[in-house]
Amino acid sequence: MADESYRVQSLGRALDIVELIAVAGRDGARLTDLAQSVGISKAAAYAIIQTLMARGVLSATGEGMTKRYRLGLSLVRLGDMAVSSTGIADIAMPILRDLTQAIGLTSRIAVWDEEAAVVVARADAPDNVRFDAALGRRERPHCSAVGKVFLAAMPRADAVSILERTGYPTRTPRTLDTLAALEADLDATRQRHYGIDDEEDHEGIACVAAGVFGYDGSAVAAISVTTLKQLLPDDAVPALAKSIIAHADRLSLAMGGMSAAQAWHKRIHLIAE
Amino acid sequence: MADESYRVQSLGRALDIVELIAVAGRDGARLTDLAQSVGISKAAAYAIIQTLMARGVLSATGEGMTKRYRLGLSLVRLGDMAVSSTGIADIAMPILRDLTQAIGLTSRIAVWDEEAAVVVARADAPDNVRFDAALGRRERPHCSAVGKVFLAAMPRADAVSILERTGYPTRTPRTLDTLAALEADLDATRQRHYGIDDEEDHEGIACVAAGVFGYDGSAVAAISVTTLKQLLPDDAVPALAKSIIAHADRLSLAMGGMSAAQAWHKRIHLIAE
DNA sequence: GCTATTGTTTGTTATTGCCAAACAGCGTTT
DNA sequence: AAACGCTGTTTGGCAATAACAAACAATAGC
Repeated sequence: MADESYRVQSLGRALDIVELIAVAGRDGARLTDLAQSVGISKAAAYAIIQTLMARGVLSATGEGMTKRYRLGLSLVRLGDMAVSSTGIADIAMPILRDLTQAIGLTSRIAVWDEEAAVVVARADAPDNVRFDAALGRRERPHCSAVGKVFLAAMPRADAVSILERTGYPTRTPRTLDTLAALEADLDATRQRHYGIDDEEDHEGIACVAAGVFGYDGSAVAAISVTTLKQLLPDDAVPALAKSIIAHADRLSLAMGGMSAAQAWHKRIHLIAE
Repeated sequence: MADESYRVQSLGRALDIVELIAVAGRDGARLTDLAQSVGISKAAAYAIIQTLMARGVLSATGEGMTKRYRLGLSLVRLGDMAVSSTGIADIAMPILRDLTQAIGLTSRIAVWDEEAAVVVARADAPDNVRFDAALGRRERPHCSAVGKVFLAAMPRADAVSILERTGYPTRTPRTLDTLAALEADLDATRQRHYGIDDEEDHEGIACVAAGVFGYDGSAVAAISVTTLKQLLPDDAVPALAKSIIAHADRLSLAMGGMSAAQAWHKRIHLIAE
């Protein structure tokens, strides 16, 4: 457990404020509410906000009683640079666009971060229903196609440890909510070389994901496609998965990594030890 | 001028550190260097970094002497939400993609922020040279097509004030480096309804931009296309501009604003006062 | 093996960020 | 119209806290 010391109080509160303003979105947030939500005085919140505004992290509109604080545009650059620093999005974008064009569906790529899969880029299909495809979204490990790809690729003990730590809350009637069921699905994922979310996170939504692997066979990213379950009959999944895997392999090879077939083969035979 | 008081010191230093880590990019940054660059002790920098890591703003790789700090993935979500809070990117993306498909070139959309135009979204063309199309990039007002669209649309006194404040540094031999030349170009921009950057910011690079206008005729955004100057003969510019304006108008109308023709007409006749 | 780094701790000081309360400005109500 | 209630902004004063310097452990490179 991380020690609570060696932390900067005012900075933590500033991040609380930024987070609150983020969820406020377009409407913006007010100083008084922010101060109360964070649990500090108005004056303290005021000083923090002034500092953040001077650096472009926040912006304000309106005057007097109608003043509202919103996220600032310096975050756009930081977010983009955070994606770049993963080192995969730049190479992935053209491949993602190819995939989207080939199958006519929005595709996304996610990387693993601590205990969740984070979407770092997407290629939107022209006429596609826009689900919650927000960048930076953290996909739960146990009920997302990308999450299960990462879990299946890592050592079994690590996967179990993560599942026990984060839990596996029931999101829909189809969510796999026992460790046994999840482990069985991870086995199936390894066998078929791709991960599936069959309405396990959101009713009516299905996902298929394939891994992107490094030179040592570890999963460095996962490419996924999301669509309405009713538009994806069960017998259409293998063909879709084949296309996703082909594009994911292109990315793996472009980065000097293993193909999906190689990586899963290695992973399956490593489970013995 | 903003008062230097009512600011939080530690928070400012934290933002310095984030900024330094951002420019370090893929290589990452080291604690000792960061502390020295910011001008604080290692212990202070350490506490700040620990706080930022606990919140996902930073991430670390390596152990011991090879430890490197990079931007964290929570910034991805914040950056995306900052774009969303402008309220234009969501509506703009499909239109931007249409424009890119129609002309075969990467298109971008920028909003005005204080004294620069900030790129908040882009639609990449399949086989296009990738310039510095980074999201969040701040385009200088005096030597970018989008910047000049914003300047031309605002009251003359405001534009001059901004130009005097930011200056108009010479970037290439073609950069307009006198106030008279810039004002003449803003006049031309108003007349022709689109802005041009003819190798004024970067040699060999040309841009064309059109405004997106609100209900009151103010410029809320600008759509631009960037390409190599040698691929864009002078007599091809009007046709390209016409296409850009048509798509920008679609966006303006979708948001309940004025068309380019209406907005520029109003703007030109307002200059009298 | 040693040296020169690194990131991580530890106390100690006074700087600094916090609170409470008073202020000015605006919108709504009385 | 004049009182109210609500903003965001400012002010002093106190003490919590973020800063420093220095010692620590652990590693990479010679």
